[in-house]
Amino acid sequence: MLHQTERAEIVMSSDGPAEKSFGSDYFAALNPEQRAAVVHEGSPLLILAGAGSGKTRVITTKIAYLISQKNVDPRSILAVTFTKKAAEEMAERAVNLVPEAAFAQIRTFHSFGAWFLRKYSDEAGVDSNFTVYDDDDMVTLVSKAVPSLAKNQAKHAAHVISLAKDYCLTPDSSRLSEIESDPDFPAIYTAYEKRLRQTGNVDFGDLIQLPSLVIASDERIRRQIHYRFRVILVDEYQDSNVAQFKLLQAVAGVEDNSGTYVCVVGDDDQSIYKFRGAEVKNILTFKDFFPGTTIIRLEQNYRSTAPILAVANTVVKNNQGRLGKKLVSVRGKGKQPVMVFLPNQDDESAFCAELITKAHTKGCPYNEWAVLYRMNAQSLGFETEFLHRNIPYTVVGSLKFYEREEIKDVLAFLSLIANPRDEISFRRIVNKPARGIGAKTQDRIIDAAQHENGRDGRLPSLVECAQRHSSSLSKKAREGVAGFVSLVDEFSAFLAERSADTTSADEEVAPAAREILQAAQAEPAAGQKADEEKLSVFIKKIIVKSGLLEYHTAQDEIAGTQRAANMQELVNSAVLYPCTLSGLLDFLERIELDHTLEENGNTKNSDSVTLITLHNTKGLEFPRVIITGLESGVFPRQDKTGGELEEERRLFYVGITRAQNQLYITSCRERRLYGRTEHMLPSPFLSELGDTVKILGRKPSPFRDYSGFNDSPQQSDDPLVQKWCRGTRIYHDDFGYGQIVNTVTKDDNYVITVQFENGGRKCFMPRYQAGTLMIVKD
DNA sequence: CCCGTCGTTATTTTT
DNA sequence: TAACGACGGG
Repeated sequence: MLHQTERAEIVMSSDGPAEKSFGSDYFAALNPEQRAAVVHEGSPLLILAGAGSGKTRVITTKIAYLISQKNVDPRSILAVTFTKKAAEEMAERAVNLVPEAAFAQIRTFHSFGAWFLRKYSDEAGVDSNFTVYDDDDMVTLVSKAVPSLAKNQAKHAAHVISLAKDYCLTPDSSRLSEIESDPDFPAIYTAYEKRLRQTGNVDFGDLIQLPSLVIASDERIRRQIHYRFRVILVDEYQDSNVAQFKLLQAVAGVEDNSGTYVCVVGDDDQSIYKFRGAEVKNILTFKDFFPGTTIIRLEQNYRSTAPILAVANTVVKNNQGRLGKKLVSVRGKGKQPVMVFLPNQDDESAFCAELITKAHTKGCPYNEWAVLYRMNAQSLGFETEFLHRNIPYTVVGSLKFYEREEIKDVLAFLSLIANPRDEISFRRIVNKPARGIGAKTQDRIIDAAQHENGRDGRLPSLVECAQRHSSSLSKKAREGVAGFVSLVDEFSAFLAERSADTTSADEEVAPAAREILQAAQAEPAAGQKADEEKLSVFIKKIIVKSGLLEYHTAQDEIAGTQRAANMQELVNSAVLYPCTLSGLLDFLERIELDHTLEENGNTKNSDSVTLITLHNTKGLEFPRVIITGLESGVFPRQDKTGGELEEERRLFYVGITRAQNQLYITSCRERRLYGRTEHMLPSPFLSELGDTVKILGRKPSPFRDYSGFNDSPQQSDDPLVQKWCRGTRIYHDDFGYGQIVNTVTKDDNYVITVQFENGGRKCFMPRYQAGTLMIVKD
């Protein structure tokens, strides 16, 4: 699925004979701007890198250049990205250029935060064996901290808490009101934080927020960090949030005159994660916070043909407040992109299927194609159609392997062994399979633990606490607790014993690089590991002895699910980890910080069409791309205020710039949405395409209102449908003014639904309403 | 404690 | 439409 990019990148990085020495061949492969970015020094650097302009190559070459030409200690280089995939790719390519790059810290933001927090856990007030709570765990914890909240209230509160952390707002911040008007929110946030700190664990926001707070308040650590990191490189900088910006500032130490070199790479036109707290502002105002910033623009695009870039440029220029940049195609001429209007989504799927099939008969492999859509639900139609026509496809991102119940159960067991204060994991598995320890008993144990008040206000081990208090429980619960305690103890003891003599020599090699090193040298050794030394064997024992395997196998038989097999897959994924406490922590952290399933060999090699949301395409490229569902309300999702519309437009821009050779855009006049068939208006973005696209299909009537397509002859099968279309303002003799909000054809009768300004909603058949209903012209 | 039924609710989501 | 959560009965 994602291998296209990889394959292309690998080819790029291994061309030229300069594998060993960092010769002039490397520079020959770069254009003048790229070269300038690589050798730049002496001031902060902002690289504005357009889509497909070779930014990863610039960063990796820069790392290699610093190490081999400037004698920079690789351990003093910190390179951060947003995804694990990007980190791995960067590490791989840098190591290919210069092997010592394996000692550079090439990590995701969150993985860097985790590294920091384990190193300085005492100062940060967390357990050094912490695990990371995901969004679901946050909701559970909010519910426990503030029991009066209903489930959806807790959900909302948890969401706002993570947003608060994205903006680096603590519970006592007066600015919380800017993101949540509920006056109770600060109290909820406070209660949540207290409860979270009691467990010793962290949430995602903490991985960023806590390090920056620690660096700001602890001078000793601040000095250590500034001494350690002399070069900081940030990729995808346009998607950094306030907390990440603060962390960057803290680590860079501009105000302390640390002399650390900072280089960020980003593209303001590709900022698509505002809803997750990303701030384009970070890129627009970078030079204000890093005085003397040099700006280098990379505008030569190596990915797409000129006609595709023409579409991209013409769309994105409609956004205000950009730094301004125009992509120029290195590749030049190509096929003109095509805009296709279709009657409905079934025709849309069929159209895509036919395009792909036709190309396939001419020798085009399926994996050259990607079908892009705004929301995951849209994939279903394509899946049905492709299945029907025997077109192989891979849906990217909808697999929620680690969100499956059985997987979360196993992970909870492992997390509890790592950190026995973990309230959420304790609750999750203490009564699974049923041991007679219901919610009430669980509450009693947690209450008791809170009263015991462990070190630093943290809870004591919940397993030990349960045992201490078992005498006060019912007989059934007592037996259950005894069984559970001995189960956990057995595995904890086993792990502790095996961990006693291990050292953490690997600590200085970032995980992304570690995997490369392992793959390069230690493959056979890993395979020959004794069973007892493999974490996978340990986990397998756990799922058997805990009864989880039996429990879920029983579920499989009832519901025909694959739970046992899924658990086995989780076991398999631990095969390369050592059976030690630090091996367990590594394993858990890898999963917590990257929910995407490890690509196994056959998906990588299979020839299939990629079905993917627009968001998920960031950083990818495909020879042929179809962007679907260009309808108002679907994409852009709602006609919202300017800022949000601009973000949708950037998303469109990202989609367009994924295409290398061919681009298709589709729009339907009708779509089934939430069980209803709705008439759709074309996306407002389509009116911005001008003559950069070739148009196929009959343009829908409302399209006459958009500039750029006025030349098309109007056709319609029914004048009523043309006249009484969705969005039209009307006046009714009895009910007053209103707007057509929906239209349906039922038994040959065209029926419209009108929302009146007086609040009422009525259906009419226009053919019988000539007297009382009229269209208002404005 | 488990199972059925009814009602509600639908984005995007690197970590 | 469909999928999931809340609730009540066995």
